[in-house]
Amino acid sequence: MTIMTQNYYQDKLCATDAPTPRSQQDIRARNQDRILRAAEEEFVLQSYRGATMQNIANRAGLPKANIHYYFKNKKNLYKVVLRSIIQEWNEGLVTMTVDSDPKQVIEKFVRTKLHQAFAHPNRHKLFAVEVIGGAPHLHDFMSTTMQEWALDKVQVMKVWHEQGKIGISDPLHLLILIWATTQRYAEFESEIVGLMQKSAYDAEDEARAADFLVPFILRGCGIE
Amino acid sequence: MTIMTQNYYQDKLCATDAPTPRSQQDIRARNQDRILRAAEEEFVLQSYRGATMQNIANRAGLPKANIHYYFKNKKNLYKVVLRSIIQEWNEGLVTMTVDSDPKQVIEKFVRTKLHQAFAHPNRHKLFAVEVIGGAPHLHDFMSTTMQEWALDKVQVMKVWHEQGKIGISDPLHLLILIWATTQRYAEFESEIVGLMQKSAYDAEDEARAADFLVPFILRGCGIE
DNA sequence: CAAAAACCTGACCATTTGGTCAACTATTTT
DNA sequence: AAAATAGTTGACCAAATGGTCAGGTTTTTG
Repeated sequence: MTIMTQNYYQDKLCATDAPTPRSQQDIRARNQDRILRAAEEEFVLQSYRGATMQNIANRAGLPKANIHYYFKNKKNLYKVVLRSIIQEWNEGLVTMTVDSDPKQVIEKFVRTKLHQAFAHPNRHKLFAVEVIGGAPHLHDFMSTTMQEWALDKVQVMKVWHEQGKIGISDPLHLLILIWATTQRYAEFESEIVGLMQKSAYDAEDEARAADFLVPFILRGCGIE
Repeated sequence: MTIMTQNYYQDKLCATDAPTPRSQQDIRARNQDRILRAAEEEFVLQSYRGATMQNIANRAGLPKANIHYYFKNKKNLYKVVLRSIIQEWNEGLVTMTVDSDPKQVIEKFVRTKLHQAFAHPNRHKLFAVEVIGGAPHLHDFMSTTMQEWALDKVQVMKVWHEQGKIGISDPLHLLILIWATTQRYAEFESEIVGLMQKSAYDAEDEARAADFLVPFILRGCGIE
């Protein structure tokens, strides 16, 4: 009977990662990834102040001192996590010009956001908690990148309206509505899953949400 | 030159309350109210673990030990705050039966929820943070009262659909959408206010949101 | 294969924070 | 007016927590 050496990696709460690392580079990449995933979960569940370095360490299956070895301190770790959120946001940008076809653009926008919501619910939850708390760590991003993008799209949609392509005269509210309805599936996962009387989303829930949302929003916009 | 006695009440961050209390009953009511409002703010801004009893005390303009005099401990204080949220939720219930007029009911529902969102944004923020974090303190409410109400309304709306009164075959998603779009104005206040390029909502913003949302949702439902 | 560099971690510390308490003042009751 | 009850509060404590560090092991480099 083989006696297994006690090691941290048995009790880690996070999922899959590469088999066994060879080089130090691999170790570094693997551990940082583990820590970031653990931190994402912990920060969502407990929010910044409630999350403890010890809990993150346990989740990652590493001793606490090791977390500090890779990430200077708690604040820094949090910043890195937030950065991955902003990056995903940037990847979800849809090109939208005066000459685009509103129906196509809006549909693609909704589907993209919805897909992101189902793919990375934790990131959306974390983002939401930040904004709800006044976005203290996201202030820069919110008042520059995000705002410029949004106001530009609002301008485009205003032109669409003047051209009679959409029935929305106040497109900022449309933008807010699309964000609200798509991100909701991530943010309120626990509530929605409960209402659906299951314990987690299944593979078809994203499609079902899209099948409801896309036509609903297009009708709301007076398209079709 | 008059020398003013130093007192706590000068630096409190919370707003108005009755002039000066006379009886002990008044004192009790006034202090509890102060503390609850301070707690609501602090819990929203910092979330449960981040909020400190000391900060709540400062906000309320009372010494920390006084908070413990009125509320056993932090957890208890939090529960009381949550209770006020649930109470408001219950007040927003709309009667909706198979024989109701969908247009009227949906419009009233949207307007009520929207009004609550603009009237008590902090409560909605706190509720949202709770749900995002998995609703650990609201589990009972979510899986009983809330769920029963929601599933009942879903049934009603399914009948409406069969009767051809609305074009929505999956009403749970409609419910999610209405909650998402109305509550959003409270939860994401800081973001939306920024996008509107002002520092706070003005008196007409609720009406503007309603003017956008109500027709949009009715069109989405295929009504009119 | 030896030196250097990178990685690992138990033990420790300073600070923060929820909570207590005893002594005090103000109000209400008898 | 005195006894009882309610409200007030500074000072204190134990536990939790972010962060450090010295001495260790493993991997890479020359």
